[in-house]
Amino acid sequence: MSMTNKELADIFTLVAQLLEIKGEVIYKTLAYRRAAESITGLGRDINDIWKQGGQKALLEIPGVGKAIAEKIDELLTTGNLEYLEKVKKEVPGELATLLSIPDLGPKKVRMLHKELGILTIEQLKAAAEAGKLRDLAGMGVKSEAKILSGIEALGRRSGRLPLGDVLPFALEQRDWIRKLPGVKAAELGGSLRRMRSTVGDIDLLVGAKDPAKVIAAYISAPNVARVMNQGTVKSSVEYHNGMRSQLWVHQPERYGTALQYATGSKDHNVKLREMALDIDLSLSDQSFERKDGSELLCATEEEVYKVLGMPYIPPEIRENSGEIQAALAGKLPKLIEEKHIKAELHAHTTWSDGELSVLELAQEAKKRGYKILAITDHSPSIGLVNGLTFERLKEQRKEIDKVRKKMGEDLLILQGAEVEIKADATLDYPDEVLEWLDIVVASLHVSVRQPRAQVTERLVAAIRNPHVDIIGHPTNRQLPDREGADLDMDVVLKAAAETGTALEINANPRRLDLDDVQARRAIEMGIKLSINCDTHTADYLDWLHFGVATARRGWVTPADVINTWTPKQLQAWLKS
DNA sequence: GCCGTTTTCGGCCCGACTGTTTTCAGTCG
Repeated sequence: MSMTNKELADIFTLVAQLLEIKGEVIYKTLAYRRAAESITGLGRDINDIWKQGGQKALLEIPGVGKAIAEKIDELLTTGNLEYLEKVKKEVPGELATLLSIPDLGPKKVRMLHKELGILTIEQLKAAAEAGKLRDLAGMGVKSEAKILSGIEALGRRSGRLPLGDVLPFALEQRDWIRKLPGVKAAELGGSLRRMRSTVGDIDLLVGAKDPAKVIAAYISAPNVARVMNQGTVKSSVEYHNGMRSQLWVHQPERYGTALQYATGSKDHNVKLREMALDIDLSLSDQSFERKDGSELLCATEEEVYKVLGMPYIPPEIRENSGEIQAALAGKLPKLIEEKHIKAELHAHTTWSDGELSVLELAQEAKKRGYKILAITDHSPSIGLVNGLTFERLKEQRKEIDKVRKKMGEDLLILQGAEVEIKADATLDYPDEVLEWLDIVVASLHVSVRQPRAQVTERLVAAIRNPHVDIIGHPTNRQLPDREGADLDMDVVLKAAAETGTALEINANPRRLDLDDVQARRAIEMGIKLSINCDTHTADYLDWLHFGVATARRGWVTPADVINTWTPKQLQAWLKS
C-alpha cells in the first residue's frame, strides 16, 4: 500500500479532530496534530524512510513516538487504521467536517450531535434556520446567527491564498496604518511575514501609544466590508475583496514581544516559551514576566531573542525545524538576500511567448543591476508558445549578437533555451543543438500526470544529459491547487547531486518550485540552485523576492545559488 | 501520545474576544 505523506497526515489530523470531539485529553489530540504537521513538512517520502528503516526509522520523525510509528506502519502495510475505525464507532467521522465552520469547535460539535443528532453541515444549517440551536446550553440567538453566517462564509472562502495574491494588498494595508497619527511602528506578522507560499489571513502588528485610536481607524477604513471582532487590543475585519486581516496594537515598548508573538510560527513560539520557563520567565505577547510578577519589556525582536540567549532569527526560518538549536549553537545560516542575485537565467522574449524583445529584456536586466542574462525561449514541441526551431535559434543568435555589442561589457548575454522534457523522456532538441547553446534549462510542461516512476525517470534522464545545466520549475506545480508531478524527490535529488545539475527555484508566486522544504534538502546534498523569474514581461522580474524568500525558508545561502556568481564563475561552471 | 544536560514520569504556552454566563466556557491564533 503506497500512501503519500499528505494522505497519512490527513488521517492523523482526522484522528486528532475526532478525539477532540470525543473529549480526549487535549495533549493526546495535540500529539496527533503535531505528528501530522511533522509528516507534511518532512520534505521526503515517508515510504522511503519506512522501507529503508522500518518502524524504528519512523521514530526519528519529530512528534512520532512508538504508538504513532506503529500506526504509520499499519497504514503503509494495510492501508487501514484499526484505531481510527474504533474511534469512529464512538464519534462519527462526519462530525470532523463541522469543525471547519468558524467559531464552531469540538465542544459545541459534540453537544450538537448529542442534543440534536446533527452529523452534517446541511443538518446543522436546517436546525439553525429552524431556531433549534438558541435553546441549547451556552447558546443564544447570536450564536445561532453566527453559525449560519459561518456556514455561508464556508462557501465563499477558499482557504489559503497564494502568497503573491495577498502580499501586495497586505503591504498596502500595513503602509496605510504606518501613516496613521500616533503609530510608531507597524509590520505584517504570521505566515505572510514568514513568506510561506500560501497564506490564510493578514496579520498586522502595531506599536502605538493610543491603541483605541488605531483600532477605530482600522475598522472604519474605506475598504473594510465588515468588522468581525473588535476589542481594545485586537480586532479583525473582512475587506471588500474577501480577504481578512486581524490587528494587534501594543504599547511601543512592548512591540518586540508582540511582533515576535504575531510572527510565529506557533511551534517556534511554543519552543521559545518553554525556553523562557527554563529561566523562570513567562513569555507572552506582552512581555517576559518574572516570578514576582514584574515585567521585562522588549521593544524589539532582537531583545526577545537576546533574553533567551540567542541571536536574531530571521522570520522565514521560524518553523521550529532546527533554527533554535542552530541559533543557540551560533550556527544560523547567512541567508541569501535579493541583492546577492546578479543573473536572470530563465527568460523568454518575443521570439517565443515573451513580450519583450531581446534588447528590451537586456535593458531591463541592466537596469536592475544584473551582470548576466540568459535568453531561454521555448523549444518547438509546445505549439502554442511559438517554440524555436534550430533555424530560428540561429536567426535569434544574430539578433543577440547585435544586442551584445550594444550592451558592451556591462551585461553578459547567454543564448539558451527552455527545452521541453517530452513525455517519452527525450529532450525536444538533439544533443548537437543543446551543445551549440550557451546554457540549457530543461523543464516539464506536458504529461505531468504520468505515474511516479515514469515521470521521475523523465526528469532524471534530463538531469543526466550532460548539456542540461538547470532543471526549470522541477515539479511544475501551480499554487494554490494544481499539484506538481508525483516525483520521487529522493531519486531526483540524488541524480542532481551526482551530475552537478542545478535545480531552479522558480520565483513566480504561482510556482515557487522547488519549494522551501525541497530546496533545503537539495543544498544539504550539495546541489546548486538557480533562482529565476521565468521572465515573460518586465513585471516578472519584480517577483524575484518571492524566489529569494522561498530560498531563505530553505536555509539557502548565497554560495548555494549560481545566480550570485560573477560572469567568469558562471561560465567556468557551464563549461565544466 | 510525546519527550527528557536538572526528569523514563509528569509535565505539556499564553492571552484576547465573544456570548453566554453572573464568574465562565469555548474558540482562536
